[in-house]
Amino acid sequence: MKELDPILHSQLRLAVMSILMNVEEADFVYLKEQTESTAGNLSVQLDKLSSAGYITVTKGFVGKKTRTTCQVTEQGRKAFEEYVEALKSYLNL
Amino acid sequence: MKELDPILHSQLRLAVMSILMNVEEADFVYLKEQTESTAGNLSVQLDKLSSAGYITVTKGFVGKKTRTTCQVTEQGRKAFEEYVEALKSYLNL
DNA sequence: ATAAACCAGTTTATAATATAAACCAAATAT
DNA sequence: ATATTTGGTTTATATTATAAACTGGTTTAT
Repeated sequence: MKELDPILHSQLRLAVMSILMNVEEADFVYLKEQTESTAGNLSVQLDKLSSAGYITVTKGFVGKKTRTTCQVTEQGRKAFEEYVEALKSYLNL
Repeated sequence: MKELDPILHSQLRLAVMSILMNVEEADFVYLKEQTESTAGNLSVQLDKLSSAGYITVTKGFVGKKTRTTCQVTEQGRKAFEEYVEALKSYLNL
């Protein structure tokens, strides 16, 4: 049986990646809303995805307010697709 | 975003369920081989699946040797299918 | 017959992970 | 001016996964 990438096999990280796969970029607040996670949890999981090289996290400003935006990297995209393939073998899809 | 049943969202438990979905029954030794898990880990995860009502575990004998066989329950089958549906929304399938 | 190795597991200790609570700095509202 | 909200991060705690150590019985070798 194939290994399931432990970085992706986590509800919240998978949800984040799933969103990022479909948009150009998404910011912290949006991801928090969509995933219904707490800020702390999201912050930690974004760090992990970032450390793994699956996403880039950019801190900027919109007016005077900070804005943290995330994008999936090519590596992240590939990892996500491999994860999907691996999962299929478990799900009989 | 849908919740991912935490009992199923675990590599080893999912692998076990995946196997059991396709066979009438499977014994401990077979599951251990197929999943390449350690006996201890498998034992613990089978307990969890059993406590959740997703599988039944039956201890019998074949000659003088003990034999632990597992079967997925109707509840387990349903949970697995719901898990697959939930996951699809994450994977864009 | 007895010890050594083996098989089929279970129990328990440890490592890893996820999650939320507590915190912080800056901006806005009162 | 100070209280509240916003947008996070850090840290402590709860949960989970995993393997190591153990058990009870069996077969094999001596």
